[in-house]
Amino acid sequence: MKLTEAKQQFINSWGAFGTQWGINRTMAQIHALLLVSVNPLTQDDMMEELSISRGNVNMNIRDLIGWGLVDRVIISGERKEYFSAEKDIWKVATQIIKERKKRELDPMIKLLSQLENIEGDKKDKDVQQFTQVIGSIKKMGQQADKTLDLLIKADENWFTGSILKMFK
Amino acid sequence: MKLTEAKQQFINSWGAFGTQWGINRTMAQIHALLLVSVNPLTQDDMMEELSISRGNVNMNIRDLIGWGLVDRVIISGERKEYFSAEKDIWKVATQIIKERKKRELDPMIKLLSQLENIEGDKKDKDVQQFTQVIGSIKKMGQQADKTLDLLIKADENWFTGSILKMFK
DNA sequence: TTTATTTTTCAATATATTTTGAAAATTCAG
DNA sequence: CTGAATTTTCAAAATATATTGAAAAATAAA
Repeated sequence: MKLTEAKQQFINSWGAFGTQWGINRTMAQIHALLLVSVNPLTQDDMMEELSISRGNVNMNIRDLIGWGLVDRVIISGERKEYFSAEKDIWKVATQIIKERKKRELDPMIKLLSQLENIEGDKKDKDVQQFTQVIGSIKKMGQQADKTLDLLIKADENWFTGSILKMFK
Repeated sequence: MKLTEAKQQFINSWGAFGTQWGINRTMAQIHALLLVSVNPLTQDDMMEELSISRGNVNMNIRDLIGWGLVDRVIISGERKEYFSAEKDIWKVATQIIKERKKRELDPMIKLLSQLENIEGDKKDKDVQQFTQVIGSIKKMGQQADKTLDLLIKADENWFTGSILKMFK
């Protein structure tokens, strides 16, 4: 397979993969494009490569910066802004975990905590089951939260080294 | 907070949470409803509780069965079909992990393997970076695959017990 | 300043996804 | 079998999400 073809397939597949995980297809494609580009790109480069509009590139690039996956790069002597993606996949993964945890897991745990306190007969089967289900989801969420915090703090070698060994 | 109100809020929030993860809102709501229902429900029950159409209930219920999260229940003497959700949250989580792994992670790793073999100058910076990025994503994917396999096999006590202790 | 270049915004448009509801298929009691 | 009850299908409609593109804002060179 030729490089150009492979790049294109990676970009498309990464986009499709993203949508399955609630990530905007174009955002995933831009991320993929920057991952496989040696040099930083301008918004015009991305418009051209992906055949999308200026507004689309701009919004998604700013989202990616918000996720901490893409950086603005200043190239001296150049008027335009350039962008490049973090290439260390471990950092990419921990960054995504960090953000999703903050945006989704933490609020969910907060909500579940509120739902745990039900007024009414504690002997009522409905009340019992509800608090049991909510409580166990919350517990699992807190466990995930804790584990992910450790994962985020750990560096790649520590993880692939120590932990993986434990898993035989 | 009253039970009815809490249930409703849980169902709505679970639906919203689901959409962020690429899961159909109604599917997540049906799942939530079944999680907090003591007894199995019919399609009509769900139509009423969630104010949605028969077709919608039917399609999503069958999806949930396909995900292994909901079971058909036969109630003797009753003509209608009843449905109930697995209440053990650990089982729910492992089932979801199992399915997403099978449907998404495994195909992605397969694709990346194909993209690793690029014809052309191995000294070319573009080729080098591409294979490096693809290779590292694949590696991380394989690692996740391995770890999740162990997680799926492990039972809850083993996980919450041994593993969590290791994480202090 | 003024002006050319570049970035950002956002209402309008296009696309994708979900939902409806009625018809068709299936199931099962009589 | 027959027919009423129930489930399933799926084209059409509704809704939600993503994209465009041109105007406005911001930036920096002259």
